[in-house]
Amino acid sequence: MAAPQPARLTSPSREPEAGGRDRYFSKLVQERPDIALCRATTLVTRTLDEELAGRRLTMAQHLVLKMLSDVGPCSQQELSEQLRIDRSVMVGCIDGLEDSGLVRRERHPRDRRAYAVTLTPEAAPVLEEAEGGVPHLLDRAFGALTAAERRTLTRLMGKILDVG
Amino acid sequence: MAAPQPARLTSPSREPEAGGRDRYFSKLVQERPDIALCRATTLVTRTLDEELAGRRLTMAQHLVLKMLSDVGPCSQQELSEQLRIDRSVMVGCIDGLEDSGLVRRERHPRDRRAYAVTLTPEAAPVLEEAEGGVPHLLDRAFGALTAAERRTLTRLMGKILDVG
DNA sequence: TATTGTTATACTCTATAACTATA
DNA sequence: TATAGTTATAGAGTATAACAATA
Repeated sequence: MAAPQPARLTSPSREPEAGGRDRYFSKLVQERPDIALCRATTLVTRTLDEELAGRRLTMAQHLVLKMLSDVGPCSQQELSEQLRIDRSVMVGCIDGLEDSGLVRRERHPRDRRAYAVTLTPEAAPVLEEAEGGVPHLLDRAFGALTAAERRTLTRLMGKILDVG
Repeated sequence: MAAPQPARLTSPSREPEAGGRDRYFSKLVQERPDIALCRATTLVTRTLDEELAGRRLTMAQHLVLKMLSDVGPCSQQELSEQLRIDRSVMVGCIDGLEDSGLVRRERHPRDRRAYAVTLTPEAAPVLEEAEGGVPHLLDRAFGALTAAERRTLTRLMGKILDVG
């Protein structure tokens, strides 16, 4: 049986849409890497949001715990700079972690303007759980890419971000 | 003279930060392609916004004109689907183009629910100007990548988007 | 004078629901 | 009943400015 086709505004065309009005997106992303990048990120972000929905930490909170675990106590300013999260957003992020008992805002010993955001003992298992979920999250978001392609993607993004 | 260093919360460390509290972002994007992708897109989007600031068309309006020019009159629904722009956003996009006299909302001959969004003669030079700016725009956004790397990026984004 | 944390505001994107007119 | 266009609203993310405490 014929699949229900949406009405077409131009020639019904004998061939199966050989100009590609119904595949125009494909053409677009092949000639505009900027559009392709933005649309792909929208898709990846949606997958991430779904994946994080049932978990205890937001992505930002996860990254904060990870950085504190990796480098030790930090000021909110340092966390903001390195994680590329605005300091006005970082406030609420740390609020949530403090309410959950995962970090404490201690005073910086030599600069009383800044906090020394510090992990509590309760943070370790929560961070471990979040880290354990990362591979599955990446598999959902980048399932279409091989391991080598993911490494290539990482390298290209690194160049755009001017790191490494 | 010594550059003014921000106060550090942990060991002043003899080596130049060999754990990398000041380069943590670099470490992060190398192990998290999802974060790298999102941060790179933020950067690219900022460049695009700056580039488009002084121009007559928004990115969405540019893409609409381009698609109409490539495939002929379309319904707003078709434009929304192929350009991945929500139909509620497409309304204002077409409004702007109509106010500028670049498109007309004609009635679809066989479906009076839909419009046949149609280019006016005034559209051609405006589209041509916008298209002419694309290479420069891409050079600014992806200046860190070689031509081959841009093609690779396009291919990877295509796989994520499941096109091509 | 500059910086840290904080609050407030604004603007864009995205998502959703509802409504109308048509089919 | 389903779809096309429209409007309104709500939520994230980002950007900005201002303020108090401190340097």
